[in-house]
Amino acid sequence: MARGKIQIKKIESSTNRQVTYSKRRNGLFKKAHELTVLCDAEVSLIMVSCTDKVHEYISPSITTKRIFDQYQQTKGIDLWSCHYEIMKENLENLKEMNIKIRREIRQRMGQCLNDLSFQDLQSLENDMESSWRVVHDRANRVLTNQIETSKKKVRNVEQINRKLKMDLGAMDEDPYGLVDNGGDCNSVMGFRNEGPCIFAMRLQSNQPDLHRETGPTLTAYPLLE
Amino acid sequence: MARGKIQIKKIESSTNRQVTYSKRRNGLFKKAHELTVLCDAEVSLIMVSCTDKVHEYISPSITTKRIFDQYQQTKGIDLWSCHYEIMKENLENLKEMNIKIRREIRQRMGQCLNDLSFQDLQSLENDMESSWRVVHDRANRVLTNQIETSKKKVRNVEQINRKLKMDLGAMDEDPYGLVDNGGDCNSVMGFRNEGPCIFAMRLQSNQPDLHRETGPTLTAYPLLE
DNA sequence: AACTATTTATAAGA
DNA sequence: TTCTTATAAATAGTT
Repeated sequence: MARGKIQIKKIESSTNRQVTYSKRRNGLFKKAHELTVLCDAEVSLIMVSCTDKVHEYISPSITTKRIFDQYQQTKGIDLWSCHYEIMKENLENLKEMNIKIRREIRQRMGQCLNDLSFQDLQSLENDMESSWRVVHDRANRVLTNQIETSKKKVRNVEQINRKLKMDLGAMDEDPYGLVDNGGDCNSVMGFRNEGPCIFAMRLQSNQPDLHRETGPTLTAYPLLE
Repeated sequence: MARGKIQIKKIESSTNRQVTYSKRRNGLFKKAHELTVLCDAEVSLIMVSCTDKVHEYISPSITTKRIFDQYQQTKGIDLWSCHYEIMKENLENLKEMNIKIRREIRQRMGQCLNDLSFQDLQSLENDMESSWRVVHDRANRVLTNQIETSKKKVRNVEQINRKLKMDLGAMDEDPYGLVDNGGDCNSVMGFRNEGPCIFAMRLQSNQPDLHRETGPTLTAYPLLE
């Protein structure tokens, strides 16, 4: 715009282009600032040179983030904001569900029963009893299976033993003979089924004992803040 | 800049300010575009007027989102991205915890017991039994209290009744007399304590029955995908 | 929105 | 890069 008119098209000379970029960039910044002051406006001006340098002007009254949020608001839910919104919603849902499940677990551990009506309490009690029975039955079955397996193993070894003895023929004594206890597992099972076997009610304690090992699956979950 | 120099300070006249805004905005856009073409640069120019109207220039070679991502990359992990990162982390943590507590509650409902060792199973069984006893005791206590309250009420009414009869003096018959059943609540309590009263094991079902009402606090939590 | 006197921006050269 | 300066562009005030 001086010493001769120029065409608005890419400046071929690289140095010339960079000089012009630098000069005009300053001009643009100055104008942007003047607009900010004169007209009480908010301006965000970001420029990336062809050498990938980034320069920015932002009105002092605002931040880049805020002007960008505003920009998006008017443009509809563009750019990353939809990502962000979905994430936020997800987070809230998960939090809520988490609180609900925690409350329910605590109730199933015998805590926080105050806000339950008698009906809820009764329903909970029944559910817990039937669930307990499932766990109990399963534990019994596992134990029975273990015993059966052991018994089979013992029988197997006995048979091999007998065979060996027969193969060895005449042998007066049997110093390593196994004593069969009859294979009755009722003594063990009876013990399991008998007493209520209450475990000191440690789950109702409100004071967490951090030094005590609580086992792999039974953790204490404090309520969220 | 023409017909007289001006001070760079807010234009007081509102109409004047708006006119100047409009003129200079166009000037800025033009310069931004010239810079884009002449110097092969990328420019993002967002302006918000004092009346909250948003105007934008963006170089044709780029999108607003891209120039913004680039801007942030050079500026470090600024603006919302840290927000976003924290949120992402939060979300992951919550998801993980959710999965854990879902597993726990399912186990407490008698489901998904396959991956438990016998020891875990036994520990769970004991915990469930003692917890059930707490709930059971509480339900009993609530019921007892209700019965006691009822009995007190009845006694109260009876007394008032007797007093009224005495006050009315000679009256041959008592057509409204209350019959005391002895106030024994053991018949009710005995029924509660007696049988195991198993509730059809509906919590072990893997097929959700959406039409069945499950009560206020006992929800089925499916595993996350 | 158009005009225009003036200021401002800046291209080319140093 | 910065300075200079002739000249193009932008624009404040007016119509």
